[in-house]
Amino acid sequence: MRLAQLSERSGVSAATIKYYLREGLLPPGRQVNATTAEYDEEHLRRLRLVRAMIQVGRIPVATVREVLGHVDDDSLGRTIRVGAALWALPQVPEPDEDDAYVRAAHREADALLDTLGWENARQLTTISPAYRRLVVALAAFRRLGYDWDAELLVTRARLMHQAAVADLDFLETQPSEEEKVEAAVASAVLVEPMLQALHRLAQEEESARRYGFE
Amino acid sequence: MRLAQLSERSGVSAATIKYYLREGLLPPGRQVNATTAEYDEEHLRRLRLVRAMIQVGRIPVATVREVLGHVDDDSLGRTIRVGAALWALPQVPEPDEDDAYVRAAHREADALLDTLGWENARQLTTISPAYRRLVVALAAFRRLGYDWDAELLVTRARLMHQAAVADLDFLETQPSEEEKVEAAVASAVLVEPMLQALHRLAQEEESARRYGFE
DNA sequence: ATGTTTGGATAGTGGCACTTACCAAGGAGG
DNA sequence: CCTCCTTGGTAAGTGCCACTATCCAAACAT
Repeated sequence: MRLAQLSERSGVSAATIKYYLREGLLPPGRQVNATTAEYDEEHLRRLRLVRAMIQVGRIPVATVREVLGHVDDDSLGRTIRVGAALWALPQVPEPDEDDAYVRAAHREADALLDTLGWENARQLTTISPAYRRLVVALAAFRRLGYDWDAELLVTRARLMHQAAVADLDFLETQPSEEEKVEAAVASAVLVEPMLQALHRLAQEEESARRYGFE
Repeated sequence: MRLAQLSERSGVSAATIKYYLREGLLPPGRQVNATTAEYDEEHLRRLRLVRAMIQVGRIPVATVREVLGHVDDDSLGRTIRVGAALWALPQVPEPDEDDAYVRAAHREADALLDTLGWENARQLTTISPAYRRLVVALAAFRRLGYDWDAELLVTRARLMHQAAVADLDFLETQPSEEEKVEAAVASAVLVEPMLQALHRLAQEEESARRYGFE
């Protein structure tokens, strides 16, 4: 398959594919001669993953490169590879540790993990980007003056844990190691927008049930 | 309060506040004379909301302006205002209706809503941005070649519905109409990153439980 | 032999979220 | 009164990012 065909089958413009090649998001094709390169189904698959990450997941190009680097690093075991890939994903503004709201959010998040008995996550609080993202969101909420009891947070966390269990069960159904790693990335990138859409739809549904359309 | 103090109390640079004023994200202060304006607590509150939307929620400035326009439009009833504000939020790439994956995703999404009995949401499929977001994510998944049974989707939707019920219950606790509308926006913008962080943390926890840290 | 297609390199584009530099009008101190 | 600093407002500039347009020479197609 030549670049033009890759473009046609993926719906991505040739110029953009060249850009991705340059940026290292796609491995180079098999060079036939100075002006021709051959691409295969694997390239098409990778290109679709890249597009999904960038367009649906809104991941910056530099981050996509980093994530794919981990995905392809077969010197590592699967768990590590998945972990490394997922940890490269989040686009987290660093919480400002001097801010009182941020410090309070840290305490709240730690208490939450203790209540849930998430002992593994508890050990990751200094390094996990997801933990930092949680802290940033909690701090922003408090800064706006909203208050709620801890139970609300626990309930939501339990819901998300159920979702995570379903995700990992789904991962297990993937046949090969390669595919498991890739599916983990696709899950993180695509399941989250999906959950968000379902959440928003559910709000619309529930809101209409309670208050009608008016 | 003068602009400099507003800047100090919010942690937002004076130049950025001037930018927000220019862009209409903040109402102008009470003009004292040609070179002095007075701002109040309401401005500070609004500024914090704007910051949360932009930094935590990653909402583009133009969208924030539109959302706040709906929030402040007191010619409308609450439900409508909330709806309008939330519908302005999502940054959805329009699904390409000519794409076979997109059409299949439409069918899948419709079937899901039928199964769930979300009759209100079912009526909104032509207009709801959340529905379109769901379709885009489903199509991307299928395009990557992943398959799952419909039950998985239903389970996730039920989880998000529970979360949505909790959200609306929380909204009810807000004392005034004004605050309910604002809280709805803050919820949409901040709860979703929070859920996402909890989801990722839950995945890390569950993954460590199953496979250890290695 | 000639026109077209190829992949690759370079530079440019448009959008966005700020930031910088500047300005005239006020007010404060002498 | 005069000088000097501060104020809010405006216009232009910055840096980043995801492309995209333009060239180019080598290779194929006829």
